[in-house]
Amino acid sequence: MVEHRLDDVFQALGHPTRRAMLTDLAARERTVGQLAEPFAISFAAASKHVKVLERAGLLERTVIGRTHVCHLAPEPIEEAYRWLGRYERFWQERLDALEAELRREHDAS
Amino acid sequence: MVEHRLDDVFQALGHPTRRAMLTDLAARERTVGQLAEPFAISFAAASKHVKVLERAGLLERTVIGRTHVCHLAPEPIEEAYRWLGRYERFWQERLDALEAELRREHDAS
DNA sequence: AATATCCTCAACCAAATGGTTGAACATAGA
DNA sequence: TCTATGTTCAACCATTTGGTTGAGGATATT
Repeated sequence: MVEHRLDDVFQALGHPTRRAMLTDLAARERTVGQLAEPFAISFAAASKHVKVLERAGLLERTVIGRTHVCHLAPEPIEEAYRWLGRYERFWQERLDALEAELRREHDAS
Repeated sequence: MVEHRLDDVFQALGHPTRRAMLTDLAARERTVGQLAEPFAISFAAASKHVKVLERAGLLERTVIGRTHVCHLAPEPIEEAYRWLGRYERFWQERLDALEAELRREHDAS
């Protein structure tokens, strides 16, 4: 079931440290150490975050010698994006309606 | 900070029951009881899920007498969608590059 | 007024999460 | 071979999460 992975993906995205790591990885490949560096947490804690991202399929790891090089993986975020996209249309309609209403109220005043 | 809300939004999306509730709400307004009905959990548990969605701003509640009518709220999912959109572009480029490379390899063989 | 309905709250529980520290492992460099 | 480096693992801790049950509040219904 595809739905199962969405649990992991959205949950992984639900922590600012992990989102920052993804942002970092969007620019270039990063070792676990490099990913950990910006944060005031222990190396082991950062390593756990990396593992969460990996379990969600958002990140893939290539072990080169003693360093682990990480890069983004495309599929799961695509899934999440498409899931949200189903609602995006709905919400866009609502936003348009809201905007129109506010405009009406403003014009009436 | 906008980032703070994204924590709540993604975390709220990270549970299948809550995503199913949102799917339900996309079709029409629902009372808490109606939202709870499809799930084999206690009413109180469902009520907690609703509260999580509400805290994330994904759902708004209108109390009418003793019933609480819920509807989707547009803004936070828009935020999440846009956040993912930044990476969607990135990943799409990667996918395109990958596809192009595969095509090249195929043509060369 | 009595009762049924819709929902929240409080207390509790087990499991997951996010953090720590210390040890261990594998590899690179002296 | 010895040591330094990059990373994981294990044990532990506090907090959060997702569930339960039982009680209670507010509103409809009779």
